[in-house]
Amino acid sequence: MAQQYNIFWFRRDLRLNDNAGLFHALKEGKPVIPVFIFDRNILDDLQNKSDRRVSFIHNELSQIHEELCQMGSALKVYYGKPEKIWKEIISEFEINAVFTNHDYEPYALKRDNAIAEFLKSKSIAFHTYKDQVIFEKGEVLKGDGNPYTVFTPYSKRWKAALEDSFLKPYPNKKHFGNFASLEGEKIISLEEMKFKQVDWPVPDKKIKNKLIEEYGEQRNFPGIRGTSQLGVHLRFGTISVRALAKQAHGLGETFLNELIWRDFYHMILHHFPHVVGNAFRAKYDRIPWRTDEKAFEAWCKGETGYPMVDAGMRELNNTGYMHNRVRMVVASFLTKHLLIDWRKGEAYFAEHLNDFDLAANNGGWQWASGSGCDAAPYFRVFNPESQLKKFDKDLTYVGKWVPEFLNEVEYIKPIVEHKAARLRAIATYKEALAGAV
DNA sequence: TTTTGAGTTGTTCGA
DNA sequence: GTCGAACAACTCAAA
Repeated sequence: MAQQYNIFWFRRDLRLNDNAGLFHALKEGKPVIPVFIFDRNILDDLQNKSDRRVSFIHNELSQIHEELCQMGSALKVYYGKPEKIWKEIISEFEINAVFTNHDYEPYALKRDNAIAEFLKSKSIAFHTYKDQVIFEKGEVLKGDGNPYTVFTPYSKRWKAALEDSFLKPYPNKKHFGNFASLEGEKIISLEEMKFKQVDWPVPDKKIKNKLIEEYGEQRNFPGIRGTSQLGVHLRFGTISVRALAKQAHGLGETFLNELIWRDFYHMILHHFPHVVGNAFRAKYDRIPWRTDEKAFEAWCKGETGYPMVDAGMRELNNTGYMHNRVRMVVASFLTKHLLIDWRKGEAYFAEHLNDFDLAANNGGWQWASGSGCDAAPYFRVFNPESQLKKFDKDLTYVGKWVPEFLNEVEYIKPIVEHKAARLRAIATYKEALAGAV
């Protein structure tokens, strides 16, 4: 009888250590073939063939492949549509079971259901594990068994439920001997997939305790390095959220809260999938968003005349990253000052953010626009000028991205006047929401 | 069932 | 300059 294999399917968990699904695959004992699929359902939709995220993934996969090669194994990388690829894989190998980690986004759920169904029809087991969050879906619920929709009580329950054992790393290394022997495997190149290699400064995977301790006080100033910039690593699982939570636990409450927000929005997406494309609170879909292509374009390019907004958008366009404080400022500006649909901003971020995560991005935009669960009240309109005075007083950040603001006597004329735009936003929201159920 | 306190990140106005 | 109230009710969570 031919050799039977187990497969581990990497998706957004690109690491060999402390990886739940991979641990369970290796522990079983049968030789494990690690697999990654460059999914054409996703890649074909990406307009920008110099997408930093594709390069990032490719680079991380290459490192994993190299590490596996040193153990006499390899990473098998496929390119195509998952359903077709899985047919290929099962005709290539005799498979006992497939292991993978949970992926909660709507497309991923649909894909995994289809693959599970297909594998089942071939009598192949499909095992999935929690890996990218600390607590998922139904693990942190209200006393009555329903999901939370408010962050603070959720976070209290989350913290109360946390035990040290949940953050213990999976000892994958103990079972590395169980990787299948593979030879001569080569990873498909970016060029073969019509993508260009983009080298960009990937943030360090490790952060100092000091940053976590000072995070609460430093994170609001975009001119200093007060945030961890670990979003991209959490997005693709190149670090373990368990390890990060373990490091943060007891060191910095504010930092730990950010990880809890991440779990919170993943949980919300699971229980309230209508948030994709719709306001969490239906009545906010009554707001008559303005169609103003010129204003939207000015926002995208960072040419609104408000230096804090413009700096943020230019940072995003140039690096694929934007400081958290500034994300709120630009989101508030788009939805309130310009009265442009939050979904347009959400989509722009989705296209440009290296750390783009559907659940968190959607949650953030709905929070800013006021339409979300536990959102900012609609009359809370950020003043881009006071935000600048408060958080970038010496213009370190703005000067970096909008140098002409420092040098020129007159900067671009603001495309809307703050006071009038603020009043217009509040009045529009008020009228649209009045009397709604 | 009813009640009570609270709710990520703000701004403005007037005393 | 500083401080508190108003902004707008509404909904949530828990007792």
